[in-house]
Amino acid sequence: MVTLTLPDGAARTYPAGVTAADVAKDISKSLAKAALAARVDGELVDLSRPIERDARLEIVTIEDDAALELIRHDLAHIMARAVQELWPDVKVTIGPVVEHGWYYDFDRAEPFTPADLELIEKRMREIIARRDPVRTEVWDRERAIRFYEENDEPYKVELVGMIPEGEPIRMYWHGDWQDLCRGPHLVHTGQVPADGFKLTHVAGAYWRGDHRNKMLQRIYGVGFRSRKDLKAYLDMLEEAARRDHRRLGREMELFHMQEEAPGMVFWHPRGWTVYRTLQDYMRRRLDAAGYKEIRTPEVVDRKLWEASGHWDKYRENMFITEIDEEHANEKRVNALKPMNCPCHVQVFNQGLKSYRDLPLRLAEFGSCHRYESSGSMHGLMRVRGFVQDDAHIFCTEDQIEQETAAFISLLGSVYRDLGFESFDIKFSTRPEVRAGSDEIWDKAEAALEAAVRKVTDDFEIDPGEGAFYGPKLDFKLTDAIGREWQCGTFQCDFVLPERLGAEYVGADDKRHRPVMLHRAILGSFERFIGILIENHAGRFPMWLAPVQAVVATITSDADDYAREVAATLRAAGLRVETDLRNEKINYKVREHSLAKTPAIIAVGRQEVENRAVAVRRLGEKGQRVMPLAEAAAALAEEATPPDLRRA
RNA sequence: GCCGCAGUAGCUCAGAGGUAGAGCACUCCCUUGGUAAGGGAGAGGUCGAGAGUUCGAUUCUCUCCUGCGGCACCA
Repeated sequence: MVTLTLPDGAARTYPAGVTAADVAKDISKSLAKAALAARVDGELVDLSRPIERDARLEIVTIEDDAALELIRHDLAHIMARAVQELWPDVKVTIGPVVEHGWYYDFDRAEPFTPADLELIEKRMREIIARRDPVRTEVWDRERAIRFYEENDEPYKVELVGMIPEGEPIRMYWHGDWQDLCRGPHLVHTGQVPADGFKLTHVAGAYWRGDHRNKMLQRIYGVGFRSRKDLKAYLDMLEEAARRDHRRLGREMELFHMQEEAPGMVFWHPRGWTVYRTLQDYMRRRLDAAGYKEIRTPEVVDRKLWEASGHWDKYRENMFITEIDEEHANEKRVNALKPMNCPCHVQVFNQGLKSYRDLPLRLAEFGSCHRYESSGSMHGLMRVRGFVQDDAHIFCTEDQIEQETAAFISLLGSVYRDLGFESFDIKFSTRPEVRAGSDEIWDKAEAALEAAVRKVTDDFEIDPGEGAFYGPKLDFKLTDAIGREWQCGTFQCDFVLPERLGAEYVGADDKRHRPVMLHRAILGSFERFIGILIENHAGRFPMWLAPVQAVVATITSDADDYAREVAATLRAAGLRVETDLRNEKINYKVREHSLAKTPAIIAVGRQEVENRAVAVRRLGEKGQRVMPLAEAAAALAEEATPPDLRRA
């Protein structure tokens, strides 16, 4: 007999080998019907799994957090079944659950078309309506391999071979369709909400994620508990599409890109205003935090890249320049810098440094170029030419902790100023293959951890994910619609100072290697502006908005006054434009609202007479009439960058 | 880089083996209108680039470029 403890604390006794399905049936008919799977001592298992020992037992129903995963997992199988019913010669591979849904990779000679997806979706609904029972058996390896060889499923043969010794090889059947799977699964296909899923798209994906392997076809689907949840998700996707920075960038005339310079940005006046405003802000923050700004060359002889190690490891990502042979009076191969660090070491190396000079924080809005692979570029988010808010802190090992803590504090303050309230920290520790002694790794990891813990205990450790040259912290912020973006980074480096011969004279009058801390807060201005655009859906806070106010006339009688209003606001430090066109105020309001101008200032005969303005704020319906001086003061206050407002 | 899809006016898109069309935007004219599109007229395209098939290609075929969705990559 086994004793099963239910979540409400009740204990029930059953013969050993009882299943959760039996228990659910025993408790109530409705529970038996609603049961999807079970949790035995916290482990999610099939309802049909025999229970041999005393355990805590929970019956999982659709309300349970785990239900979504179960549903999506079954949807993956149902989809694979539908595909093989429609095209029996398609080979199945793997089909895991991912965020919002699942995918399944297939090997098929012809590409799946959008029409195929509709066919598959239809067949899936049929399979759900069939209420095919799900059953499972544990097989031994030889039998499973033989089975898949006989059924001509080579990928499954490979998968069976990869299952570690001692782990059960679990075979599942949905009706008469079979798949290898860790489980657990629902009781029958009818438990999947038939109107809660949708196949979204097809994409190529390498077998086992390795680009040397065959490219398979991956069909993605999203699945939820109900039609309502599905719709909410699809609405969210639409919202994300509305916020797409590539679209807003064009509509708001911020920037463009064209095929003569793939991955490079042409910044337009408005976009460049945002860029400059952000850069000016960062410059003030770095100045205040004790950084010294420098500027280093963008085109540098390969010799330096050889010395730094980039030529060896990263050459395929570097733009290499050669002077046209006919005109060259010297034979040199240069590279556009992909990173600023080697150049910063050159600045450090000028003149003998003392321990009294440390920590030396060298900052540069460094213009970098990386030859990113064609398929990886994406709007402003992944480009080939970009500017980092880069800096390198040269310090002693003993200074790592205080510098780390100061950096995290600066980063948090910057993120808050830019409208991101929270961020996550990931701490990557020493990898297998690494440079530097264990002593120095111990010291650096301990310093980073101690510094992080001063701020929060809530961080993720990624063991072995550090760079070969040192441990690192990555900072991820969350945007207004819940997406995460990795922006900030902080990396200890014991290697580059060595390679490039950086040293300082210590208090002991001997020469020492400084530690180099690579760090960035925004990452790249290009990408960060992309994130800002999407986060604000184009509605920048006043201080970042390219045009902060438009003075629009109602009739041409107010033209002179409108110019005066604009001049007054400009004198108050605002970025102002006038709209004196022969158009109705409705038209102007609509246009400037769509352009996401934070303040529309309408002036007509009444305003001229009263020396007033009618201010309409973006997103609000009405307007407020107020004296010009008052409006200028209020808008100027709001347009002040957050750091200057504090000062 | 790989798989799939796409590229036609500034933008969004329609179209067909016989050298192109809509809406919005743009220019001009009329309209001076009080908070999200007033009316009229006009201009605008080497149909991504190159090659091939054809009497004829923007349309069919191939190659390339760029973009999009993923995969791989991201020091």
